[in-house]
Amino acid sequence: MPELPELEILVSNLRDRVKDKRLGRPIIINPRVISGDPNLLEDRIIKDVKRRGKWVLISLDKIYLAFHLRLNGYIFLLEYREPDDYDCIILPVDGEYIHFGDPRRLAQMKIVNEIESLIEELGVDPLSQDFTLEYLSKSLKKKRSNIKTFLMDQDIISGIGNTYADEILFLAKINPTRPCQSLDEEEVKSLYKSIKDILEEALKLGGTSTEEFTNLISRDKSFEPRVHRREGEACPICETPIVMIKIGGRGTYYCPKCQR
DNA sequence: AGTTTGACCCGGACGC
DNA sequence: TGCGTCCGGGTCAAAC
Repeated sequence: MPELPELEILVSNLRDRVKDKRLGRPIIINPRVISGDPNLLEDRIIKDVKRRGKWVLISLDKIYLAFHLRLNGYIFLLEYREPDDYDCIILPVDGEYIHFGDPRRLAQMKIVNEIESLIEELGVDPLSQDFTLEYLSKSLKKKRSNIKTFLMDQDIISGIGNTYADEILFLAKINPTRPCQSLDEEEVKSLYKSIKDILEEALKLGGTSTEEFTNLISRDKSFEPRVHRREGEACPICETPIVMIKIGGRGTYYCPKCQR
């Protein structure tokens, strides 16, 4: 399940490969994940490829094409191969083909006229200049929920999912069940730094190696989660066994000693 | 209005 | 082996 770092790399590499190229006639296999009219894509030039939160956003002439991979979606850029069982649409790009699909059909592809309709509710990008300590601090004061849920709220900060939320809280030494408003000034600073540090580290390392969801990330190394999905394993700092609890229905991993 | 829960979906893990 | 059941995960809608 790709989050901000993985998508950032995917987008950057996809841009290098398809910018200024022309889309051919789309091969539609499963329209269920598509909203808007995919036939509008034919013959449009790809002007740019960007990321907005976890969205992959392709600017065309006058219209936009957007992908969200959710949990199991994928984007491959390949020479032609027969559609497989999970492909939803194949977009020809100048002799190559973007295969977009999802075995569980939760991923989405949208064709929109205005970018605003897609992104207006998204919160600030944690890697952008707009993400300041003050913004984080003010947002925390407004929220009544726990800190884990806060980090995953795309309307406040866009791009953090379950994996990096756990990793950020571990680095910041903050217990995931803590109410947002209970964090003191030092903890907010620590959280702010941890958000940036974890995301930047993951970006540098080519993201977390999960199930293959793209061929647009080549990695010789990868980000290794310290606590996420490591229930029962020793905490890398104090060797206390990592604990798993549910927060908002999501598996949440933390060290009960380091994160009080 | 803010927060929590359920639906969406289906492969894979697990149990019988 | 094979069938049935249950879980997970991000996001949105519905319920609280």
